Amino acid sequence: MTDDYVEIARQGRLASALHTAGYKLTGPRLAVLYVLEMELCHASPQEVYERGVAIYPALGLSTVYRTLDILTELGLARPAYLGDASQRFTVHHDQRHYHLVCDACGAITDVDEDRITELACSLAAGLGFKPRGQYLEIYGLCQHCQAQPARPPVN
Amino acid sequence: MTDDYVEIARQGRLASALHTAGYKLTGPRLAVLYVLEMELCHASPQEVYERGVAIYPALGLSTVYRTLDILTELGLARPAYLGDASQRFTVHHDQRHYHLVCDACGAITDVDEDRITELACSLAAGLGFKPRGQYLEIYGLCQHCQAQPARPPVN
DNA sequence: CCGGTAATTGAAATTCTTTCTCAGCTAGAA
DNA sequence: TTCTAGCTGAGAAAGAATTTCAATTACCGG
Repeated sequence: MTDDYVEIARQGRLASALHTAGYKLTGPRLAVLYVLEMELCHASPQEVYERGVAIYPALGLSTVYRTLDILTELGLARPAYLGDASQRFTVHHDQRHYHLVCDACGAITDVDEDRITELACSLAAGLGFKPRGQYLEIYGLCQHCQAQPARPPVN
Repeated sequence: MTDDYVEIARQGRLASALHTAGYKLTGPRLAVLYVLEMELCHASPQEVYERGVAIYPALGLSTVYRTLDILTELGLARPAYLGDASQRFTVHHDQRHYHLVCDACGAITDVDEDRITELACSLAAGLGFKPRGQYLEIYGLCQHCQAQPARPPVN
């Protein structure tokens, strides 16, 4: 495990946005961005921290929270409750976050659908609301868990 | 302030659902349901508690959490992050929760739009997903805050 | 390439939120 | 009215998030 993550993260979309906004690209910060971009799109701060420590051992939990806050402020992440048991989760994407969340196994599937975006925007416009982003979550049963009546599969 | 809340809450949609599911309709529980139904559609447990105590002084915070859990389990409420500063919030409605959330003042506007429901359902169906409910949040600036460049209005 | 400085850092303390425990109480069926 | 499973509040405990602070560091300008 070398320091490749620095170069990889530095070239990423998130790092670029932070830099543009005037934030410094430090080692710990890049480790967090690397985790979010390459490993975990949807994760709790704790999970991000655990993965981050594997990359940058001195990483502190505070830095994870701080970085997630910055990303949220820049509109690159957002807090959400995904599924039942999960605590505070954060996700990232452009300005659209569309998810299918399985009630049984907790699996999260990303969906990208322009029609929803259009519909939501026209809806907001009709009410004089200026949208910055949007979040759609459909919860229910994934294909796997519909077949399997009792026990959840993986997670 | 009499005990009218008992009769009012007892006749509500939430109380009826709890009763059908076999839960007892107790004083503390009805106070929470009253608050949720008549006063606060979108609220943190703490806020529900504060209002609830005004109605039923002996109310405990545990009961608020427990009642919100039951409502969530029955699909009548759901946890969500609404806006920036807010902590864990819960909302209630049938199975559809569509919100416009203002980034500046935190105002939450409910939206009811069949087209979104249809679109989301057809989307899910195409992926073999069986939807139980859905949640859409559009965040941005409300009409008021677009005009007012600096300071948020009420809250 | 180097120095200065304001931003950033991790650890620890703190605060806030949520869950658990338990002995007493109560709604509602019989 | 009686009985009992379910419900209660208080306090303790666990868990999550934020704050503080002295030490460190990215990176701009020279």
